[in-house]
Amino acid sequence: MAGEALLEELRATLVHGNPERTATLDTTLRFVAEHGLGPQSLPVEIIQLVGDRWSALMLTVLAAGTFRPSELQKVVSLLSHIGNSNSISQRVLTAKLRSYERLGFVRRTAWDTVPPRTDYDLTPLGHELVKIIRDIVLWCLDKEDDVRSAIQAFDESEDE
Amino acid sequence: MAGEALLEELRATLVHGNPERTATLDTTLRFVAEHGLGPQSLPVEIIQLVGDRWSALMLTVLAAGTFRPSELQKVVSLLSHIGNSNSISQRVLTAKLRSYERLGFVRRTAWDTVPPRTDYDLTPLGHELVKIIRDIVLWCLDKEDDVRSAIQAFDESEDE
DNA sequence: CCGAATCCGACGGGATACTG
DNA sequence: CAGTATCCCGTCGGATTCGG
Repeated sequence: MAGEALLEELRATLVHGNPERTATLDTTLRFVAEHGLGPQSLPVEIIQLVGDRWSALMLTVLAAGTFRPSELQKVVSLLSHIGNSNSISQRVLTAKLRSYERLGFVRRTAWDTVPPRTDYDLTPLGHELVKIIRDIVLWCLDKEDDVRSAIQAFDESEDE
Repeated sequence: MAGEALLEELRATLVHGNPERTATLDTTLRFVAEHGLGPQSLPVEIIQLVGDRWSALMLTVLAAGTFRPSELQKVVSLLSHIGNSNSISQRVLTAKLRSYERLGFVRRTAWDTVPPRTDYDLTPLGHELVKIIRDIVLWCLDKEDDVRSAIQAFDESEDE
């Protein structure tokens, strides 16, 4: 692959002013070069898809079962009001659902009835994703105190 | 807390047209209501901070050691070119670094020299975060085939 | 070399109205 | 009720310039 020459260039650049950089740097760069964590890579695209205002909440709720869009909107909106946040708009809700569906995280089931009815639920892949999200959330909650004190210290040292 | 009346309202709404929803739904809603996954919550703010174009790459590289901004910019930009992406601008780089620093994920060390020199490296908390990011990335890579075929199937059924 | 300031295009996300 | 289209605004992110 094209990475070898690149890694050599990086090595030359970085060791220049800091000769003691060697092993761990090399393995890390190699990891990134092989897997490609650039903005276009699939991992980053997935992270971006989930890293927005509503996805953590939406997907976590969806993990509880099957929902119609109007139900989901109401549940998500009510739950977000706990934190004094606004409601999710229908526009954003359907857009996110379609994104999840495209990547295979949710399944869409539509009936030809009047009035129309559509159900959304997670695929097995989606359930795996939610499991990861829950791990992240739990870690964040576990570190909440550390982060908050860091924020406070930073902000205080700013407006001195 | 205010959650109890809210949960009752949600229960009434959701069971309405679907009486078999009970246990798992309730525990999930309770989890979300207690931890608050709304847009203002700390977990979601952290997820948003990391869920952008460059954070996965930047933080992974930073896990390899100490970097000066110019070094970091060059490394990140070169590595992103593997995926034919653009370079990260200095503006975004420093902004992201400050965000990370504010939440306690990176440490900034500045010298009073001419020309100036500043070093950035991860805090222990930052290293934990990178570990989580690496788990996500590895999961995404593991599921890459599934996701890509889902995307293909979705896109084909669109432009029928 | 560090990084703040400015300008600008692109996108996310909210409100509303409209079709089936 | 599901879904789309339109309008609008705030933020993200890139390019460039300037000061320390």
